[in-house]
Amino acid sequence: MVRSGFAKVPVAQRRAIVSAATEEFAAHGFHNASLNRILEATGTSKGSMYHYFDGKSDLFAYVVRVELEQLMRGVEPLDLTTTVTADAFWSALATYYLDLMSALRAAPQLAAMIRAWIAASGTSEMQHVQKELETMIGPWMQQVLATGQGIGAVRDDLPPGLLIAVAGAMGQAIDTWLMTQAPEAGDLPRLTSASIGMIRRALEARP
Amino acid sequence: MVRSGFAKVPVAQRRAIVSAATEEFAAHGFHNASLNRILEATGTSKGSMYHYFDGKSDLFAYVVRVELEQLMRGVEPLDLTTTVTADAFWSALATYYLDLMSALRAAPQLAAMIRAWIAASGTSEMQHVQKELETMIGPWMQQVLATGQGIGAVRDDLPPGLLIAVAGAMGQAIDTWLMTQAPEAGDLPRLTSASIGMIRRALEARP
DNA sequence: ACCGGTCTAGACTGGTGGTCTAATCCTCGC
DNA sequence: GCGAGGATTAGACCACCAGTCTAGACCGGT
Repeated sequence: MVRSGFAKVPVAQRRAIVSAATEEFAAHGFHNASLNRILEATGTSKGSMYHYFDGKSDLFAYVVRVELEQLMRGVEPLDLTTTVTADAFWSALATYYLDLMSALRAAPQLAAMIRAWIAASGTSEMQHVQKELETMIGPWMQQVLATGQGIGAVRDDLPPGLLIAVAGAMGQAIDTWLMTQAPEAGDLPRLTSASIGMIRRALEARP
Repeated sequence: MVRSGFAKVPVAQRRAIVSAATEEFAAHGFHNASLNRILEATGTSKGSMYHYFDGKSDLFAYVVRVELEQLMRGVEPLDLTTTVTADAFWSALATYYLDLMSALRAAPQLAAMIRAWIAASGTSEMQHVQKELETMIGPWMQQVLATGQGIGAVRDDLPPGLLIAVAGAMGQAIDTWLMTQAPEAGDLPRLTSASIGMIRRALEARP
C-alpha cells in the first residue's frame, strides 16, 4: 500500500512521478522497468521514493490504479437499473465494453500500461497488486453478475468466481487479440460484437 | 535455441540440470528464479552453462519443452479421425481435456512449472519462448480447429486465431480456478464438464 | 608429440531493488 | 524568537543478478 507521505508531496512532483513511472512501465513492462531510471528522470532520491512507496511493485500498483481511475472517469458508467430483459442486459454490457475499448484506443500510453499490467499479472510480486485492484473492481463485477442473474440473463449453475474468471479471461484474450492483430477498421465492429457474443454464449442462462 | 553442446554432455549431468532448473523455476517462477542457484545446485560453471544455452530464458524454454513432452507422452493422444458428429467431437475433446488435467494433478511439479510459464508469458523475455512453444502446439490446435469446422462442430465466422486465443484463455482461466479453488472432490467432474461446456457454447457452430 | 579447436572455470562488469545512516527541514511548544 | 524533536531527504552502500571474457585444461587427429 502507498505510504501516507506521498499525499503531502507537492502536486507538481507527484504528477511528475506518476507520469515518469507510467512512461517507464508502459515502455518496458514491469520487470524491465528500472526504478533508478524513474528516480533519475524525476530527480527524486531513493530515500524519498521509499518513503512514499513500499517498493517497485507498490509504485506500480499505485500508478495502475490512478490510470485506471482516469480511464473509468472518461467513460459513461454502466447503468443496469433500467434493464429488465436479458437482451437489454447484454446489449448494455456490449455498449459499455465498446466505450471502454474506444477510450483505450484513444489513450495509447494507458493501453500500454494496462498491457504491462496484464503481462506481469500472475508473477508473484504482482499478487498484492492483483489483490488491491481486485478489491477495486471485484465488487462491481459481482454486482453486475448478480443483476444479470436476477433478471435471468446470466446462468447461476456455476460458482460466481468461476464465471467472473472465465469472463475476464475471455475479455482479456479478445482485447489483446484485437489490439495486436489490428484488423481492418471496417471489420472492427463486427469482430467486437461477435466477441461479446461469445462471452454471452458462454455465460447466458439457457432455458 | 539450445546450443548444440548440450547434447554431448553426460546424461546424468543433463538430467541434473533439467531437474534442478525445473525445481528452481517451479518454485520461484521465471523472473525470481536464480540461474546462479541452478549452477550452484548442479555444480555447473557459468562458462559451461552459457555454452549449453543462450541464457536464462533459453534454459527455461528447453525445460518447459522437455516437461511438456513428458506430459504429452503420458496421455492418450487425441484422435478425431472417427468423430463425425459435433457431439462426438466435443466429447472427444472433453475426455482429452480431463486426461490432461488428471495427468497434471498427478505431477504437481510439472503443474507448477506450467503455471510459472503461464505467469511469465507476455513478458518481453518470453516472446521467443512463446514462439518456440507455439510452433510446437500451434499446428496441432489449428488442425483440431479445422477438423471441428469440417464436421460443423466449430463456428467458422470468426478468424481462427481469435477462436484459438479465446479457447486457450478460457481453458487457462478454468484450470487456474480449479487448481487454486480446489473444490470438493465430488464437485470436480461436474465443474470440469460444465467448464468444457462453456468453451463449447462459445465456439460451437449454431444452426 | 604437438597442434588446434572445444570446453570449462570463475573473476569481472554494469546493473538491479532495497536498506541504512547522517544530515536537513519544518513544525510545534514555549 | 528559538530550540527540540520528529518527519523527510540524500545518496552511499549492500547483496545479488544475468551475462561477458580470458586464461587455461582437455582431447582427438595427425
